[in-house]
Amino acid sequence: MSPSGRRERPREPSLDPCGRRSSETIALPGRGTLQLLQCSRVSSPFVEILPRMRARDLSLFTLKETPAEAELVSHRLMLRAGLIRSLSQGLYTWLPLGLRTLRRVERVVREEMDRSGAQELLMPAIQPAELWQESGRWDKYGPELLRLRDRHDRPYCFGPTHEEVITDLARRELRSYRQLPVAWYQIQTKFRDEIRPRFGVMRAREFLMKDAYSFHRDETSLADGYEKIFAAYSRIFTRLGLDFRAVRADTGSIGGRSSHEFHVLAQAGEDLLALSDSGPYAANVELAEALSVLPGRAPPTQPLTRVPTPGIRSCEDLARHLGIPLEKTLKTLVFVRETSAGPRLALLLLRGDHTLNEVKRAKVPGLEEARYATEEEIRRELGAGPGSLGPLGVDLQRVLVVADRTAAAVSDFAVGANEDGYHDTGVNWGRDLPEPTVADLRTVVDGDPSPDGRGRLRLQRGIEVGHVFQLGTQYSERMNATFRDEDGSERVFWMGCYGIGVSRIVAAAVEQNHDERGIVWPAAMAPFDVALAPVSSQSDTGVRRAAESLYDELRSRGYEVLYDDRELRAGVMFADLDLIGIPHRIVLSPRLLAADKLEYVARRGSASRELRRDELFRLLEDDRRRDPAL
RNA sequence: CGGGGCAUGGCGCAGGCUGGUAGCGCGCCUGCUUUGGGAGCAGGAGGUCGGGGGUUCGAAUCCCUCUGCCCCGACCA
Repeated sequence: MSPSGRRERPREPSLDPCGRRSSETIALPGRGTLQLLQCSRVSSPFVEILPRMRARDLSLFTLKETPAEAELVSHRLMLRAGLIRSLSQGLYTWLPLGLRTLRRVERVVREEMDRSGAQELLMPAIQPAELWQESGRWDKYGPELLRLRDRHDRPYCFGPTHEEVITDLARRELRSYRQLPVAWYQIQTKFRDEIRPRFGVMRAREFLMKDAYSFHRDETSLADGYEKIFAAYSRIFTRLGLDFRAVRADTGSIGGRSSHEFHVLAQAGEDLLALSDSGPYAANVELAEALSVLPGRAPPTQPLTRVPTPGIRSCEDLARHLGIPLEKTLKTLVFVRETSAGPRLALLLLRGDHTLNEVKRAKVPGLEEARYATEEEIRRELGAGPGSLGPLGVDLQRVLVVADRTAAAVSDFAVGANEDGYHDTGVNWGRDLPEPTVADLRTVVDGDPSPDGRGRLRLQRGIEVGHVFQLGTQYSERMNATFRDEDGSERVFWMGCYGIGVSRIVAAAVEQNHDERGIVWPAAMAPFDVALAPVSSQSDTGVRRAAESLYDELRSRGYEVLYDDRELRAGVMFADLDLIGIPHRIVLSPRLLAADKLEYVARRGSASRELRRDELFRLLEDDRRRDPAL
């Protein structure tokens, strides 16, 4: 057949465009005809409009070369496989192939949310400013909130989240404890004007999110609802085939009580997680509890000595200069806190090899609103500059001294002398200076003892794909959202909120499932289940006919099949299908056909196998049964 | 917002310092050959070199300015 005949290649008259022997055709007034198919996946007569699953009818925009803008593997592969295209900073178009995957993620999320008892609804993306002013977030949220004005000059925002709208709905519609508890969710486009969007849809400004909110009569019911959603999330990420962990999380700006994040483990992750190597403990390092790494404090053995240390500023320099281990030095960080008597300094002491955790600092009583001191403030109070600061001899009436648990357990340590160019060595708490206030101040490091006493903490990177919060009553109180309780009293709702980054999941999945040839989709979110690849189909009618018939058979067995009818060279076709990452590939060729065989190869790994038709169907069936997602 | 970089056919890049008629690979179109891992040969189309201003006989190249995008830090699904 001549290449020019490609476009108008006549279809087999006995086959419809789906490869079926016959199909029903109905006429639509003024709009041509529609072909209807019987779908045997469902037992009741079920008709569906012909889906576009032939490669020639699908906009497959694969790229041989990587666009220069993409840094991260998932971003590169999503562009190359033709899942997404960028429109502008942090804004992406989902191409037909990518949208299929996005929809499959949505489907799993919907099914599990529904199963948990939550009900789907859909709220406006644009929200009036008044609601945000009522909750107090109009001023608090900052530049991340995209603010708009309509033609009447009334202020609105494009919703980055929907606590206000849902609370407003609840206070209007929920009046009695009899209507509680209730959980509502939606899957919707959100916009957050991120400081720095990056990594494709991983951190886009516009993204697809599943957000859920629950309303309860009391704290117990809230804890109960939280558990249910937590379980639903675990099922969702399991079904999606992701390697994930739920970790304790900081409640951050949203506030509230208990909170967990769900992370997909991946090197490219932006979060650091602390996971116990032999127990259940798992937390974001932002709040992972740091125990003292020392068994106890050893008794003093050295005399307090002041030594000259010209030009020494860091603990590393100090340790090298004095020839002592870094673990025998303490660093002093100076903060300013507001007190009733005016601004006062606070010294935070950490062991030389440890770093301050700002989230923890903000939880120390008296230091919630503290800030780093300026050099001028430090000199005025301590008489020396950064590099030579320490806790010795400070006026404890004026200065608060807080030591990290480990720092408080060090003996015979070296620390700044509050005299430029000098440090003290052989310093001991209790002997040379008063015992400090002790707090958990530092960020955990790999190998720290696990806070639950079981094993050691290992640090791993994760991509946050879900977050669950027990909000409590802050929104309901601010927005006066109340119901009538059993005893006739008026009470505010106890609320929970729960998010899943639907579009981010796609990127996270690619990050976790790829090889040098392209994406290797987990079954549940693959854009197609099976790729059908006929070789030499342009010259061999038999191959084409067999492909059409197999395509038909697979579809009738409920598989979503990408039939590659592009009549490309085998190498090009295989490279494309590998890049796209469809789990199962079936090859047809004249040689195979003559032997009455098909070639099967799984995208994930193993070598190809030559099978008979019935063997192939059994293999696919077994695979489907093994995978809980399908 | 601070720091760094980039902008040249659809994609990936060279050219720029030293101004003088814009080039390579891939892709695309046509024809012939080829046909199981990104084919070969021949022919062809496609670029106001991100926008504006300036210097110059002459600017992709030098100067000014604006815009967009990417990377590194403070945010979050």
